Amino acid sequence: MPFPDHSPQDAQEPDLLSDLLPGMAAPPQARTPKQPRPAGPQAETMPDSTSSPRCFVRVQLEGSAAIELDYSIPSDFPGEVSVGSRVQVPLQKQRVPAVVMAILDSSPHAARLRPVHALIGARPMFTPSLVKLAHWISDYYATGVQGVLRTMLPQQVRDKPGTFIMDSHFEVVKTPDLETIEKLRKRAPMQARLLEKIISMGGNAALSDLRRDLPRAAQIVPPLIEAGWLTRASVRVERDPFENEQFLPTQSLTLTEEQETCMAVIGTGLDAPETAKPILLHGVTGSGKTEVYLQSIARVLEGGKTALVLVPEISLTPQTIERFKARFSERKDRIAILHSHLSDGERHDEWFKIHEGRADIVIGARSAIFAPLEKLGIIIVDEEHEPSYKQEENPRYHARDLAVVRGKLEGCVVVLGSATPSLESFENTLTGKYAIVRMLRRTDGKSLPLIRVVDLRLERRSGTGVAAKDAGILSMRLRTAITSRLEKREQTILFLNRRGFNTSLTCTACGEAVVCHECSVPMTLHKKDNRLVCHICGAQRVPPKKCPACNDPSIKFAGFGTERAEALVRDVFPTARIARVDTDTMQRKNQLRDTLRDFRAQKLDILIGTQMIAKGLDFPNVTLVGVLNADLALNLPDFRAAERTFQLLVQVAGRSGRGEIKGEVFIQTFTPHSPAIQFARHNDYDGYAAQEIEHRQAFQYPPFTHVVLITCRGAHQTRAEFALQTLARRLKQDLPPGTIMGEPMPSPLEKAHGQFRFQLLLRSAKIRPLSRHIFKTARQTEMPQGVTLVWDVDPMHLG
DNA sequence: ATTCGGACAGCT
DNA sequence: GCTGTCCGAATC
Repeated sequence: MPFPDHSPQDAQEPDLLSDLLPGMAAPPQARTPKQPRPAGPQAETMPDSTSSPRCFVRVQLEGSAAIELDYSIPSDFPGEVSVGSRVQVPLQKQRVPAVVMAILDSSPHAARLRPVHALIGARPMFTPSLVKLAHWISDYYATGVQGVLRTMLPQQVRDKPGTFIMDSHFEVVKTPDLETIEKLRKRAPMQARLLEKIISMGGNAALSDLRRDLPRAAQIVPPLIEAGWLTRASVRVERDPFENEQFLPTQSLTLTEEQETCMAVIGTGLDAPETAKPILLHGVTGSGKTEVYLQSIARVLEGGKTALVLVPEISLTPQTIERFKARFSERKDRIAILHSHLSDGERHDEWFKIHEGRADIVIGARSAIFAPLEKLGIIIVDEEHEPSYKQEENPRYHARDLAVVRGKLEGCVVVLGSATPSLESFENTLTGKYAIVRMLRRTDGKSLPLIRVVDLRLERRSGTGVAAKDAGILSMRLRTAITSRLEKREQTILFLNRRGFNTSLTCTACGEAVVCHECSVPMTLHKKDNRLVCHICGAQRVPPKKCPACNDPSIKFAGFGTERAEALVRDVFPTARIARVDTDTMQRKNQLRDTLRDFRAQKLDILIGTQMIAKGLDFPNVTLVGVLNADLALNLPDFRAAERTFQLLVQVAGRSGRGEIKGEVFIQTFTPHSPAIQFARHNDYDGYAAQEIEHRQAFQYPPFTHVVLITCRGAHQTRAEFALQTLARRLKQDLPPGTIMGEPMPSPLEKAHGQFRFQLLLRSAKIRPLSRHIFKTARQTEMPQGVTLVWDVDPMHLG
């Protein structure tokens, strides 16, 4: 039985963990070609190098070149330099920012080292754990530490650390009597008004507040201070993104039996965090995962430690934050929020709030995994299966995996929560690397909605005339169901899958897509040369004229456009109030929020949308959910296609019937027998996971291997293709044993943004040797002009 | 990213 | 032999 080295566990292997300690073997990109420059025999006996230990630092330059250089620290250096400190160092004629990666007591270049110029910031900007994490990321994802460090600090913090908005506070130190006020009023009416105003506000006031009534307050104040009525103090203003929100305090809820069990397991972990395994919390929608999170955090805070909560960007709504602020209302100012919609100033302030120890709960999206919290007691990753935890730019990290690694480094508990855990995490519970707890009942005792699978093959056959053509979009059964909701004034959500490219060859008679024999993944049609290509191994075939499964000649492309679906729904239900939600229609800021608000207020009858609306939303009046095209996602050339479909369907089912009325879900499909659909229909996660794991193992897909996707893109088609072929040839030469390497081929999306894309897929049970090999080979292979090379370790999408 | 310095061309 | 320019290598 193969024993995979899934990413997070790597950190648990003692030998690999030792890599993380300072002074580790430099990661590949940091392997500075240090010529042992004959450093004169007396260099070793120079007073500086021997007299006092710990007087050298090895730093990583931030801008410029990705190299490590050594500097000395003068004995009279002001401030304390430690690992993770940001410093200004001299570099030839310049002064550049750098990060201290190690403190040394000797250096190969001791004789000719220049001194560190200055510290940036009073305390180290990176905690020791974050520095170790940076090394881990650099090695695992085959990317420069420099870029990792850059990603770890918000840009505003890097460029303008400590630039806070200042406000003035005025305090009345001498209260004038009425007579004096009257005199002042005659001589300087504005001054009198201001002074009275401050007195009426309780004797002290902030300039920003005074400006509301007296815009010119700043100009009026100086003479008042001069006369000794007021004093001024400068105060730092937090740019609080939730300044105007109100929070009603909530109490801990009584836990269900399942929740109690779950708390007990987490509690055991919290009692012995150093040895605790990560905990996978498999909790169905409505089972009360958040309450478990809240109570776990409460325990952590009681112990004087801090908590980090990661949620998918899309769920980081005011409602989510409100739940936390309401529960911890007495310390709600000690909650920091990090997400992509903060203004630069807000992000800067939230970061410093954490950095200066003024926050003990951090809630954030993907990048919040780098929050500079100390004394971490727990890291919670909600909806751990969400692909949005994967960063799609360098460094291409997966925040859930980093959570596990960071948890190990910090010696804290990690909880991964999901209603549909990723196979990676679930497999880890089977091998005993993670613990698992389940919450399979809803706290409200409601049962799941009725799930009906609509066989579009039958619909198509039984339909007549125009209806038959459109039956593949909106089946008669679904139409009837929508009609009855419109009559009852209940609401409907219709899902489409946007990620479906119209490129798989599917039989409309039996529903089968043409699949690669070696890889069991639908093949992609490349029209230009009329070939079917497998996007795992690169194998090519001539498209068949008849369906290989049932011999029916009605084989054709699957898929239809979202616009067409919307048009059809409007056509069929001309009086219904309909809105479509996808990236095209939601260009304007707040448009999504407004549309959802209208829907909640029942100003809309039918909402048509992509997965955007599948997550974390809760509409009590929705009693019908239709999945228009469950197959599109299934037929993607991706081994995760079935997993995605299963997750989507289970999640969608959880969306329906959250109110008083029992909900109904219609899943339209050409392949009603496919496991993802059948197991989702019966809400059988274990059954689904078991068969999917078997499949992944048989074909050596994750979690039994790691995948690396290499892409070359450029405006010149042949140049990009040739560049990738050259790289592939070189990679092949010294390939680590056990690596499965495909052939270079066009990406499923052959051309994007005016650039042609070619890709190559590699798989290996051991990722590090492969990562290092790719990093090294890529560095030695020069790309032609205009060709960009990208590699992605553990990609979430195969193209 | 800048800066340094070796190689080489062109000129006196 | 001197100066200027280009390009790869080093920057501590």
